[in-house]
Amino acid sequence: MKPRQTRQLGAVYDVVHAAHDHPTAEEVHARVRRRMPRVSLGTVYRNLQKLATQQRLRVVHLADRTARYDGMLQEHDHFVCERCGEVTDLVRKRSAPPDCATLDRAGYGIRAHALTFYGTCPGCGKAMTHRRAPSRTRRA
Amino acid sequence: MKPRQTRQLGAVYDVVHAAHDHPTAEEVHARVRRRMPRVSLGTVYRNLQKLATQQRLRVVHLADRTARYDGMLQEHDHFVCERCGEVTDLVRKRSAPPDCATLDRAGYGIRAHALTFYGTCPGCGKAMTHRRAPSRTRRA
DNA sequence: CTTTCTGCAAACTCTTTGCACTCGT
DNA sequence: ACGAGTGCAAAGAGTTTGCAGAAAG
Repeated sequence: MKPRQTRQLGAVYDVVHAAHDHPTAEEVHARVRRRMPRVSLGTVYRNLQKLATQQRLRVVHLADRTARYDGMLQEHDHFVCERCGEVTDLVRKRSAPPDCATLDRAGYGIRAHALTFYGTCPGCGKAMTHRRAPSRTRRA
Repeated sequence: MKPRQTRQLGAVYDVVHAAHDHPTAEEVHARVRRRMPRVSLGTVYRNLQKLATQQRLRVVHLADRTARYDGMLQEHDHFVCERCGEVTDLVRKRSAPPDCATLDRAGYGIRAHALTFYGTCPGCGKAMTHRRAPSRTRRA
């Protein structure tokens, strides 16, 4: 099970990392096709999944059921414009997450925000026997 | 277009508001069926959509492409356990969002968190004064 | 050469929709 | 009775997968 460096994989990686607009899989496919017209959508999906597993890109589920792909790997948040549909990266200053007041001052009209944490709940954390308490919590 | 109070609509509403586990549409369907075996999944979807439009419930897109339905209407956040899959509501204190340190103290092991804002971007805010539904912008 | 990856198309999952009929009002 | 709502089934949209052949190592 030795991974191979294929042209398709490289192209998908390049497209996602060159993009700043959080493209969907179909958008990535279209862009890859500009240079490599025969790539299939299935291959693009397989490579996106592989890169996500390797932490070489991020999958974001924002407002609908369509996954979007993000080459920015550092911790950051998102702004979704409900009017034009654009997704903006909000780079997070150390231990100072973006807040409504700051964004408002920058010209954004915030209607709502959703904060979701991922990890292990108290019950599952207790059940972990062969591990010490999870002290390696990633912070803002 | 005068809305009607049907048995199915009421049942869907009741199920979502009685649930605390953020059920998917199929789960809502199964629960409604326990009392009303002939309701169709399509009707459940239609009523969930209607209730969401009326702001009588909330649709949340957490980790995958399956929508989950939440009867809790006040501003709050979510914790998704990556081990057992459970989704917990985190009630938000006035303009003091839950932070990693607090959750850690409560026994949660935070691996990552995602913060997403919804509203109008500076460009759109300038351009218009009235709100519009998010457009399905197709971009290549 | 061997094994992974690709292209294609079909399958799958989640959600929406057209149609004839039902049931609130 | 009128028309919004329902059940059913089929269509859509997004994503995954099986397979034969291509190509990376």
